Amino acid sequence: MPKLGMEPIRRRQLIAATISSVGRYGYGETTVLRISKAAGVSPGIIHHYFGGKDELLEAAMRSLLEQLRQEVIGRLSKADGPRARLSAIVDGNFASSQFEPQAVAAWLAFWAEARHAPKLGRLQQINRRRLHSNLRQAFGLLGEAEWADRAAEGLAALIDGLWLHAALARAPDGAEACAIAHRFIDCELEGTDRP
Amino acid sequence: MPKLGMEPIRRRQLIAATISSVGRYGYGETTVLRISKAAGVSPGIIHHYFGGKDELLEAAMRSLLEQLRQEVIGRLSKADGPRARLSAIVDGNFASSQFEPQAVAAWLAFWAEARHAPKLGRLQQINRRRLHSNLRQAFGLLGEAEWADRAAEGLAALIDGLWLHAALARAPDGAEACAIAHRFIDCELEGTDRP
Amino acid sequence: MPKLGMEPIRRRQLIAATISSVGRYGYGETTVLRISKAAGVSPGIIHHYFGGKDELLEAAMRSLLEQLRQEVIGRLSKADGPRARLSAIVDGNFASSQFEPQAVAAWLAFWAEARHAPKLGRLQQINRRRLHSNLRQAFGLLGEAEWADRAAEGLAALIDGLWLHAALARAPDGAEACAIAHRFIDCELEGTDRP
Amino acid sequence: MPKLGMEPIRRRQLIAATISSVGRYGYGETTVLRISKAAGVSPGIIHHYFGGKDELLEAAMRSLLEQLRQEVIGRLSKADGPRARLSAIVDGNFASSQFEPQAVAAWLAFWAEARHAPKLGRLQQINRRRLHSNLRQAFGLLGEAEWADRAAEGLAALIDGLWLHAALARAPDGAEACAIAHRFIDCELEGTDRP
DNA sequence: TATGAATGAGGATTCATTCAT
DNA sequence: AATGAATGAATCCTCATTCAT
Repeated sequence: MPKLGMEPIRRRQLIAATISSVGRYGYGETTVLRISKAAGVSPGIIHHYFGGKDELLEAAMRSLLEQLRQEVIGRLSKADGPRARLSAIVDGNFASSQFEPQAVAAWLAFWAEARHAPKLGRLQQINRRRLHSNLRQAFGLLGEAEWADRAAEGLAALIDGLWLHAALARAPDGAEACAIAHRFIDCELEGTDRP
Repeated sequence: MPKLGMEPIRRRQLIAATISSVGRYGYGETTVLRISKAAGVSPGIIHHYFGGKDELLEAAMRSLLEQLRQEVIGRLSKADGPRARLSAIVDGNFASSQFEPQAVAAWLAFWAEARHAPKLGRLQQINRRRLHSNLRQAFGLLGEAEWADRAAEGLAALIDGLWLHAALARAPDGAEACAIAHRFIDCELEGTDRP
Repeated sequence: MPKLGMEPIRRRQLIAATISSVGRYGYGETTVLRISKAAGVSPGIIHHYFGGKDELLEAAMRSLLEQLRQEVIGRLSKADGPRARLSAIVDGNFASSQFEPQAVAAWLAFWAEARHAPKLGRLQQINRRRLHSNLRQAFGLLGEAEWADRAAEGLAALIDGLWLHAALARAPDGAEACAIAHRFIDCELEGTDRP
Repeated sequence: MPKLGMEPIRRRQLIAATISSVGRYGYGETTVLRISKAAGVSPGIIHHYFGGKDELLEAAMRSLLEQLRQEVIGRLSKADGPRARLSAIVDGNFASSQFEPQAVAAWLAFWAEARHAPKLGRLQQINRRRLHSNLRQAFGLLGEAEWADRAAEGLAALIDGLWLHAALARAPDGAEACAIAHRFIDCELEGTDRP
């Protein structure tokens, strides 16, 4: 007699186990056996629910991206004015759920892999474009288009850099990263008329 | 007597082939067969000259680091004054030799791997510390210690971020990255007394 | 549910195939491919059940030792008196199950290997000590301690020698080996008072 | 300008290195690289002087056999009477040159290999037959043919057994082995008329 | 739905052998 | 006579995937 409604539970278990393994052991050392053991299921089940290892990895990256998106749109919905929107984006990107050592390490692994796995590359592009578009829109309300574009470019790079920094330093410090990013924003806004 | 002095030649060939493969296909897809084919030699020769795949990969990362170091110290030796030193560091990091798509991609792969391979991690730490120390020293000549430290932190993160950005964007633009970094420096220096 | 309880079956198959291969082709020429083909399974299964080639070889030697032990203790349990115990030990060592050309050849290969593979060496030591202790105990009931010890030493060497002889002669003759060993025992007992 | 007369020197060096390696590391772990390093020459030279690894190993075993033969015939030439001849054979087999741990270990390795390498098998057969024929001849002068044959068989087995014992015990004791063998001879001779 | 037994392709590595010098 | 660079076949092992139950 088959247990009903197991699908969403199993999928979540497996995705969590995958992110954990990628974060802890790296992309190359993440095997289906390791994932299935961590999730407490048999290796065969992965193919039952995801079709294969690659699809599971894609789902895991998608899950990370979705979490990030939620952190950002949650803060954006409460933000009042363009400056607050910039803060919301920065804060969302360095939210605790995203800034745990393991999650950050997993991100780095997915980024590296995204260069060679088209599907992961697409996910990463979507994320990138969304960040850039959000930043440009907010900056656009504070200055002229060309300046806004370059400010967005700079801030996006800084956010990525702070994240990478955190991934490599093994001691991610969300608060300090936020502070640096905010200083950058202030710095950019100083030359403009609008506060 | 056999052909003598092949060792340095073979080592260079194999290291170049390794960087190329890591850049093009990723760390996980870089096999000894692929490397040896790219270098036009037999797979066995890798173990003859490097002892194993891991040692070759380490040598390749070391080679990338050394190239970067040369770009920076070459510019630093000609730099006059702290502001020029900062420029030298930024320019060195975005020098053409380091900013080619493949080299940047290889960097990203090595970074991701450095989290799990202790030897690579050590190399990466050395690089990180050198950059930070260079930046802090230069900023230190332009303002008080605490400010200099944070400025160095920020600029280091920005440099990494711009590089990561380049790695992911597939169209690295050294000039624009430089411009953003220089703007960041100017921005930081505005609040200080020394020009 | 998959086929259950295959583990003991597979383990026995693989151990038998290993002993056969070591006996027929020697230790150095015993490859996982050869073993797996002889057992009618794929090479990968060896690692599934034993973890690796070395562990399988160890299990095979352990199996040979256990067979020998059974032959001896089976006979010892029925033996009445010290002289009968000596006969039981000798007969057990030259029992048909142990004295087939292939088994004897495998023994020789394991012995040679035991000198350099610590795990095999340990197994071989245990066997050696057990034989010696059994012999010494039986001889001890028939004469003084010092004499018993030397008699045990001599008989143990003779048993090993007859076995080695058999291994090298390619035509092991258990009956004749037994006869020689029994003569040796009689010879040793002649000088003592107890019959 | 080629150095003349190097051949016998090189051959001896390489044979000694081979026996040493086989004794220390075992047959399977004896590689041409290891041998050539131990002999202080290049790997290629082995093929120059011996044609290949197998031929070198054969020459090494042949060298061990020849040494043993010399030990025995040297003693036999001085032996007076059949009983002295038996002692000469036993003593020759346990002579110090042959009873060093490494030499004994090498012997064991060659014996095991002789079962599968025809050339080594032939060498080993020659040795075996020579020993047996020597023993039978000596015993033949002390009793009837059938008894002599079985006594020779027994003593040959005992000699092999004591040797094997030594090889496995890692602490070869030539003197004690001799004592046991002599006791065996005395034991056999007790029933006969001639002392 | 879930298992885990089994496969077999592909990987790193070792090593006897060849050969130009 | 001697070197050591180079080869490539063979070995062990890992792992995604399949499938009968």
